[in-house]
Amino acid sequence: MLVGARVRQVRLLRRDVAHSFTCDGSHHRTKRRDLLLGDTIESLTRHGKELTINSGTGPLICVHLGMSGQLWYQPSRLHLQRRDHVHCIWWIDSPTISGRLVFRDPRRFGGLWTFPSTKALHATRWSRLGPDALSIGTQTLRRRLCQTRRPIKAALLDQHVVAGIGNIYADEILFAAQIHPLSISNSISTMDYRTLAHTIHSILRRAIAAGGSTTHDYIDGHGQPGSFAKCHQVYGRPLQPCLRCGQQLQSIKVIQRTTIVCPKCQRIFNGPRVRWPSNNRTGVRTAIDHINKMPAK
DNA sequence: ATGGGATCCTGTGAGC
DNA sequence: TGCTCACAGGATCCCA
Repeated sequence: MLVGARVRQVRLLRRDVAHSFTCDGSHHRTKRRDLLLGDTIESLTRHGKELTINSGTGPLICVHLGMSGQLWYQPSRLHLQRRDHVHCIWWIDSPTISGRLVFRDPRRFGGLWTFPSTKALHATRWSRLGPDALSIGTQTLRRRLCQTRRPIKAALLDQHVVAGIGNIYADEILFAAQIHPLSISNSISTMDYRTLAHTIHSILRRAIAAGGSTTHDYIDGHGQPGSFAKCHQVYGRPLQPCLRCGQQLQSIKVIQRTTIVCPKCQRIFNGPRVRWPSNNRTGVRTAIDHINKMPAK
């Protein structure tokens, strides 16, 4: 719908959600031109959790939805759906559509970043991201996970390692791959890196096909909730029976993120000897010891 | 190198 | 009914 449409008007209601950069990476006050006023949208791209709206002449907007962000197209014949926490509105027209694109983000963990070119976007922002999760290959994934001894869930959530996996999908992926989230990244077997890569692709594709996971208020570009939460095997099911083996699912914390795990069918890979924490000179503990010391929820 | 805690912010639900 | 508190899809910083 957006590709080929012209941006007739832009209104930025909250300045602090937008960040504008020049070619040399310096920061400046966002102008409506930076938000593509008068431009025609030529294409949309995505890398990990970030998407871009690209004009034909070069400038582009990078959008991150954070935890509560929404990017919502509303036909102009409708009254604006929900005015609260709307931070930016684009009025767009094409031969086939006429309406508004609305950026709404109650918690403001998301935002808009504008760049004069794709090159500037990569130099300032996307070069820091790892390969996209949907297309990462087994060998690349293995190479990147082998560079760290963090718990595998911490590595999967790190956008510099692989881009596009959040808390819900990390839990679903590790359950499907039968790998415990506290497994040491560089300790899982070669076969399991292959399983993990395939599982990442499979879960994300299925989630996208279902329109995403709406657990609270997520909506897609048409204002519709996603239905993948109905398919969650572990996320949102603490203390309920594992759908694979019947064991009660545990809720633990991994890097301060709620993590749901089946203690029976998710194997822990912790290598021969694990130093944990790494700055503990006297104590050498296994990841299992670490779990045993965690408070039960 | 890594985890923990704090921080940014609002909405929701539980418990009292 | 109204109050407080904990927690929620993310990401970054500082400190130990």
